[in-house]
Amino acid sequence: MPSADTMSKGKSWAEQVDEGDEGVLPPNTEEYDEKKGVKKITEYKYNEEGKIVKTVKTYRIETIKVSKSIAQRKTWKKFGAAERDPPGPNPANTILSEEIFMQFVNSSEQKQADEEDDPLGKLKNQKIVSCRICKGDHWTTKCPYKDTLAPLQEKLTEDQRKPEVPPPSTAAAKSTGGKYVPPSMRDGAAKGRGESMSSQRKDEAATIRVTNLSEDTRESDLQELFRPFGPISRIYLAKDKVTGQSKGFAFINFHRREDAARAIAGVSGFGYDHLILNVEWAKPSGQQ
DNA sequence: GTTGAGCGA
Repeated sequence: MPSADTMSKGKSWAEQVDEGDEGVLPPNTEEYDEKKGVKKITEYKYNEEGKIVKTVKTYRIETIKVSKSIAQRKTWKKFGAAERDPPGPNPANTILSEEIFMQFVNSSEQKQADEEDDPLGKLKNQKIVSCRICKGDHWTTKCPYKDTLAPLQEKLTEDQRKPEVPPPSTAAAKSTGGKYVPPSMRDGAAKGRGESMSSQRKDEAATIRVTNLSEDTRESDLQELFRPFGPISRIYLAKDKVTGQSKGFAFINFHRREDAARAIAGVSGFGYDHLILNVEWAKPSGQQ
């Protein structure tokens, strides 16, 4: 924070210059207050009009703990335009700005301290994800009620937005607002269905994982292989996104868990192509 | 041995 002022003792520097003192520049001084960690540099020079200007610059010398490898950089040789500069920062092109506080996300020490100081903050951190549908502790897209509750909520807000709409004449449209609504969620049918479900979606309980597939197995092959055990709702064959190359495993969703169980018993150890298939229950992906 | 892909708040 350099500041310039003129000498206040007696006559001003300008006056002294006028009186013919030109050429006598007081020596520059540099003092360091170790207690305050402040370095003060006083400089005298002529400005464009040939007048002497006193400049006082104060620097706060900060002691910052840095790792050895970073401290090492201080010993690097200066180069380019600064090649001949003396060691340390050059006040002509280096300033100290205001303090900047950094938060190190990966510091385990810091994290621990935070959690100890502020158990509330810890809780807050964990509750970053809140479902927009049921306020649960998961992403909205993972909500077990997203197929039942969400359409109902949509319908509600829609009704609020345009309450002036005259009621449609047909009986079917009367209760649904003109949109198709599956029977399972018409007028109170939603009750008693959502409650019995745990946090998992129904079909996810019937997912099996098939591994040790030969890389030329296709989804249709899996379809044929598992269809005898019962209706399949979804098949996913893991492939490389770029090359399309099969990764050698797949997920099969059955409608019924018991079908999936029979599929495991029936296909596990089954020789398919030149390999022996391995079939197990699939663990849910992600952090559900 | 090998557990998906995507979207955020």
